[in-house]
Amino acid sequence: MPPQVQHSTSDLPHTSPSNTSSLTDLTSSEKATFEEYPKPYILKKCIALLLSCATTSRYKLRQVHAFSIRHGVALSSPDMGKHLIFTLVSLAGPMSYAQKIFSQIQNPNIFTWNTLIRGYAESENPSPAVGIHRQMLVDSVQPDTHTYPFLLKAIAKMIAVREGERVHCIAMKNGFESLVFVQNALVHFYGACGRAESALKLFEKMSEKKNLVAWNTLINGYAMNSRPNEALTLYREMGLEGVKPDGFTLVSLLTACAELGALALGGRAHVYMLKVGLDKNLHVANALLDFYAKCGKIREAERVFDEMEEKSVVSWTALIVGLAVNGFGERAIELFNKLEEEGLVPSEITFVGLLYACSHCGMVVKGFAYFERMKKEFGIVPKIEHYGCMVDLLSRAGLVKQAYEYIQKMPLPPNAVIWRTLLGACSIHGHLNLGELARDQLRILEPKHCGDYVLLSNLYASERRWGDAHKIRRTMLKEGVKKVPGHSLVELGNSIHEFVMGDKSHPQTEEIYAMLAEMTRLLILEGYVPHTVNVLADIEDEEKETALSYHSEKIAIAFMLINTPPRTPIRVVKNLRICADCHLAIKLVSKVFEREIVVRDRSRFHHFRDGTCSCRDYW
DNA sequence: GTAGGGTTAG
Repeated sequence: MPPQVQHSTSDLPHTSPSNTSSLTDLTSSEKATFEEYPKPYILKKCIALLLSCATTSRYKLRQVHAFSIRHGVALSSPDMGKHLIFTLVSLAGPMSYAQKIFSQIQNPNIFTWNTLIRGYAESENPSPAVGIHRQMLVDSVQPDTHTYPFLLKAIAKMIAVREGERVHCIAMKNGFESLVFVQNALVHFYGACGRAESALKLFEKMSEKKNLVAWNTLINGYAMNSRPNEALTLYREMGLEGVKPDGFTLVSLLTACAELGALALGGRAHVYMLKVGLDKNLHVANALLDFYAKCGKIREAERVFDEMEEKSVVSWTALIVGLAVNGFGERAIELFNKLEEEGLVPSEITFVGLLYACSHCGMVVKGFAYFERMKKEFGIVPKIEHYGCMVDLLSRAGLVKQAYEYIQKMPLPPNAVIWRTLLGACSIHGHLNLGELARDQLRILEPKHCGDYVLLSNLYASERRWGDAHKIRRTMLKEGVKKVPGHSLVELGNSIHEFVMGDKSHPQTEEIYAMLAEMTRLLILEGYVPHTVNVLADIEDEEKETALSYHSEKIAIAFMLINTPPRTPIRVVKNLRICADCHLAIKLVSKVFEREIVVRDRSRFHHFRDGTCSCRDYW
C-alpha cells in the first residue's frame, strides 16, 4: 500500500465542534510528544498514548487520525494499523473506521482479525462479525483460541441460532470445544437464544470443576429467559458446590427474585451484598434498585438510588420506570426533570419509561410533549417501543379511535404488541369494530397468541354477544390454542407458593376455601356485587356460581390471610392482568380485613389500602 | 487481545 494514501475522517462521529485537524484540543504535553517524535515507530506509541487519553473525547480520536495522515505513516506498516484498530475497538470507536483501516492493511495477522471481530461483537451492529469469520476461512487464516469467544459473543447478540450452531460445529472440528473460554461462550450463546436446555447440556458436559463464569453464564441464561425458579435452583447448587457468588451472580439472582417477587430472598441477597461490599458495584446496585421497584417496595428502591455513590443513566431509568409502574407518575416526571437539571443525557429507554409514566397516569398532553422533545432536542429516532407507548397513552385514556388513527400514521409498521394494546383498549372501552380490526391484524402477525382470543371473547361478552364469544372459544379449541393459566405467587417464610385458578392442590386447601367463603360473605355485607361479564365468557355454565372465588389471586390472598398475623401486608405477584371483579373484591378485602395488599399484575402495581387502590381504577 | 452483568411499550 502506498504510504501517501488519502484517508477520509468522515467516518468519525461528528461530535466535535469543528473539523479542524490541528491539535488545539490536546494538552500541551500531548502536543509536545507529538511534535517531537514524528517518526513511525514513536508515532505508534504516541497514538496509543493519545487514544488512551481519548476515552472522553472522540474529538481527539479524529485529530490523532488526521495527524497521522499528515505524516503519511499511519497505515504504512501492518503494525501501525493493528495498533490503531485495537485502540479504536477498545474505546468503542466507530466500526466503519476500523473496517476501513483493516481493508488497507496488507496481510493482517490473526490478532488483527480477532480484534475486528471483537469490535463488531461489542458494537451496536454485530452481524458483520460473521462475514469476517467467513472471509478468514476463505483467506486460509487459521482461527485461534481467541476467535471463537469473540465470534460467539457477536452471534449471541444477534440471536442467530443456526449460525451459532454452525460455528459450534466448526469450533468442534478445529478442536476448540474443550477450551473453557469457548465452552462458556457457547453456554452464553445458547442461553441468549433462549435455548436453556442446550446450555445446560453443555454445562454438564464441562470438566468436573465448573468455574464461576460458567455458573454465572448458565444462571443468567435462565434468569433472562423468564425461568427464575430454575435460576434460583442453580444458584443453590452452586453454593453447595462451594462456589462463592460475585457481582455477576447477584445480578442474575436479583433479576430472578424481581420476576418472582421474592422479597425475602432478595432481601437476604441485599444483606450479603452489604457484608462483602458488593453494594458499591454499580451493576449490582442497579439490579437491587430494580428488584425493590418490581417488588412494590418503591421506598426501598429510592433509598438504594439515593445511597448509590456512582449512578448511571440506567439507575435513573430503572427508578423512573419503577415509579411509573407503581403508580407514581408525577414523581417519575420529577425525577426526569432532575436528571435533566444534572445535565445527564437520557437514553431511548429513559424515554420509554417516561412515556410509560405519562400513559399510566393519564397525562396525554404531557406524553405527546415529551415525545416531541425526545425527537427534536435529544435526536432520538423513535422506535416501535416508543410508538407503543403513544398508542397505549391514547388507549388507556379511552381515546381508542385516535389510537387507531395514530397507528395508521406511524412511520413504522405496527407490530403485534401495538395491535394488542388497541385490542385491549377496545375490550375495556367497548369498541367492537376496531377490536375486530385489531384482531384481524393479530391473526396475521401472531395467530396462536391465546391472550388475543380471550380479549376478543371478552369484548363480545361485554356487548352481550354470547354466541360470538363462544365461537371464539370453540375456535381456540379447534386451532389448538392453549390458554395460559393465570397464576398468583405469594412468599411465606422461605418459600414461594403458587396458585392457579380453582387450585385445590395445596395441603391447606380446606382452610383456604373456608376462608374464601368467609371473604365472600363479608364482602357482600359491604355491598360487593360480583362483576361477572368477563368471567362468564370463560367458563362453563355450572361453574359460574362459584367461579368468582376461584381466580388465583383470591385464593392466594385467602391463603395469606390464614397464615400471616393480622394487619401485616400481603403481596401477590400475578402473571396476567387483574380482572375488574378481583380488583373490586380486593379493594374491599383491604378494608374489611384491615390489610394492605400489593398486587403486581402483568402491567403494573396495585397498592390496595382501606378500600381504595393506588391505580385509581386506571389500568 | 480470549467467556458472564443492570433499565424497554402489552
